Amino acid sequence: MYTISSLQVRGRSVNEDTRLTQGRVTAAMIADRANVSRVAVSRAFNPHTSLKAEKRELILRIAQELNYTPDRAARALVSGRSHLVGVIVPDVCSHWESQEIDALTTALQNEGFATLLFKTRTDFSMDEKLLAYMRGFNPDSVVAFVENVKPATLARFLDRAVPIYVHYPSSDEDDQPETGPLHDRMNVLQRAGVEQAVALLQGYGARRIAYVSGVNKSRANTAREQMLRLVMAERGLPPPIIAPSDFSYDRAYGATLDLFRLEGGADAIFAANDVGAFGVLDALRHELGLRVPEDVKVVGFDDIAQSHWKSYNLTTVKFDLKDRVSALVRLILRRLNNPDAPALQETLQTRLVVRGTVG
Amino acid sequence: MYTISSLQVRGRSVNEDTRLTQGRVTAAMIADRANVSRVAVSRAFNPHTSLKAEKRELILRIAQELNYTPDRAARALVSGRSHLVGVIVPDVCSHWESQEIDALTTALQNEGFATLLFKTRTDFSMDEKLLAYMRGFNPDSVVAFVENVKPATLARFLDRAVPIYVHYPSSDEDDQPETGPLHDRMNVLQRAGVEQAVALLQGYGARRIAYVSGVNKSRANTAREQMLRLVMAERGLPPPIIAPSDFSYDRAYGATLDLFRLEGGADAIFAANDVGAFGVLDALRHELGLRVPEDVKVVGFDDIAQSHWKSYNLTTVKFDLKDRVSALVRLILRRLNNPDAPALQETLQTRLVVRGTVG
DNA sequence: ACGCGAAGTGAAAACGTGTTCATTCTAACG
DNA sequence: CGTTAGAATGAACACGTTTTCACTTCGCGT
Repeated sequence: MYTISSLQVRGRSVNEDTRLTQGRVTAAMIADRANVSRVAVSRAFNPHTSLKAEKRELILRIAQELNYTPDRAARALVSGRSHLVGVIVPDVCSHWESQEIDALTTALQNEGFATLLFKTRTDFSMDEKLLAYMRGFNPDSVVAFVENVKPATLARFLDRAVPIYVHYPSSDEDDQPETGPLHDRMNVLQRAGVEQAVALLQGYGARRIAYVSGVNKSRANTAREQMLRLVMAERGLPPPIIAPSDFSYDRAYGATLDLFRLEGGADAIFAANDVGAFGVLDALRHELGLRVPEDVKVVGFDDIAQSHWKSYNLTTVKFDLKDRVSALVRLILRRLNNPDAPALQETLQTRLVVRGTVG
Repeated sequence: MYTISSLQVRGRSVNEDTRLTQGRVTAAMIADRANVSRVAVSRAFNPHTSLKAEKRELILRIAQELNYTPDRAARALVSGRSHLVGVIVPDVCSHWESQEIDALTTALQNEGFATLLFKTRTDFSMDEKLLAYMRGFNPDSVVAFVENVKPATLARFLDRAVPIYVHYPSSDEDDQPETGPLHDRMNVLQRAGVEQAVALLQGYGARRIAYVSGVNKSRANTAREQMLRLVMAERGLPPPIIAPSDFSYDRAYGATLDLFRLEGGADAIFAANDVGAFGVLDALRHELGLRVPEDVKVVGFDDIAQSHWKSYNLTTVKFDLKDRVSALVRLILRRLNNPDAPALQETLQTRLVVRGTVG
């Protein structure tokens, strides 16, 4: 129900209660108390404006006493900058995403921005209604964790906002996806980590390797599967057995049961993400009665905080979260400070973290 | 670095780039295309205003074609309503909190609001700088997951916003905390769940019961510890052994080691939250070589999604998340629609969910 | 045909801020 | 002392919307 009509204010009309605009401390009040013009107050809060230093200090001091800060709504109206960054997620609870939101919020907060959170459907689709709804809040930039929306669609709905696009090249050559000419991009290079993982598994003699997938057609899933397929082919291994899943614990659990009961099992299992790997591990150990790593080896993707918990102790392909978030914030700020710069790129590497589920 | 001066815009001055205010679709354009006045467009988006039905439809149709939605900043400026709800958390990744944020965001989105996320320090302190920073964004309401801030402080910094206060009565009589006269409140009644848990443990013969705590002096932790102490006393059990922790997996893990290596162990362990219980379980099983539930029984608090995962399969005191979030949203909306109503209350019950870590 | 309350309409003011532009002040230099 | 470039200043306008208020139109009963 985020149709246009839901922008309508429920119940009584908006300004019926006049107390709302009553208690506000405005720049004019500060100006009075400091015996300066209202413009001076504005300048005191904006650097790179000429204002006598002592005057600026006086104003800031009085402002602090009166708990005054410039109204963001008014500021946004005239400047066209809301200092809000929209974040779209299918599921805040997903461990990787919640950790990324956490770090992103901290970083943005340090730069004078705030995180505006929106939820879309968990099937990774992002409908235009949500985009229109979000646009109503005028975010300066948008980070979409939902990956099957075309950059062009994003751009059409976010006239002023700067979308940041996360790209997973499926092979090293695939460096020019359909992002259009002017989209900032973060490239997540997965080859290194996947190669290390496959080499390790092969070293332990694994040949039948399965892939418990993520949400079908999501970019992260497709890229991981293709990279795995590529690396395995290069090393002379048969193609991976695909066990369809959706990044969730429960479906990965079920997919693992099917894999062993209907498909003949595997020597090793790649899960599309760590949470899925937990489901795989629990299915193997607690329902199929198999030992890890003795009978089956398991590798995940992400290296979320839970992966070092003793019950799982997962070997996994690590995406450095801090690197990723600081790259994102760098992209956002550079674009906001320089709207006409050519498309920017950041690149993120991966590597294998070896724990107890292999060898 | 969210001091007042951080409200200053970094780098170049705000409106240097004039393209920013260029591409906007305004009410005036819609008015032109529809051959009506600009006021009519405004009315079309506000119910309970008189406007001929066919005119309203025409305007909404054209607006949809042009992807127009009323500018929230302008709307906020005049109405004093931002349609933003501030949410303060120490850690987005905490499972319980991320699940609550997720549900809250969905509910608010359905009501035409959006979630504005802020992070505070993980020691549960909430400093005034953060409050001032958040207030700059003019949230209509604030949900603070951080619990050791006095409602009076919250109110002082949020002149227009409506704070929602979450209260954990430590006993059934403690019904009037220091929330001041005019604060909406959600009471979380923990007695029922704790009584069921203690009865169950006692039924299995447990006498030495330990409590692996949450963050010291946080309200949730204090309330849980006191309720446990009360119920155990009523049932003739010795007071719980306190193992100091902070809601985290790692500290709960360490606290459990200390409990058994230095303090003589226990028959059963209450953890202040589910994540802590996971740490307890892993320490018992993977480092101390004890069996659960045969040697030690474990109970958690919250019933987060991970608690049914096979590796933990935790018996826990459940707070119904959907009930909790809909109560929160109910409080927020009722207060916003009726600012002068007397203090509102919602009450939340708990109950025990029995799984594999007891009996 | 008349009267009258209700519904519909648009001009103008308001919300709180940032920016432009013309003017005044300051300081450094010849 | 006179000149001048640059800093400092404030009046007026702009941002896009909602609300007020005075005005017009509509519908209906007599």
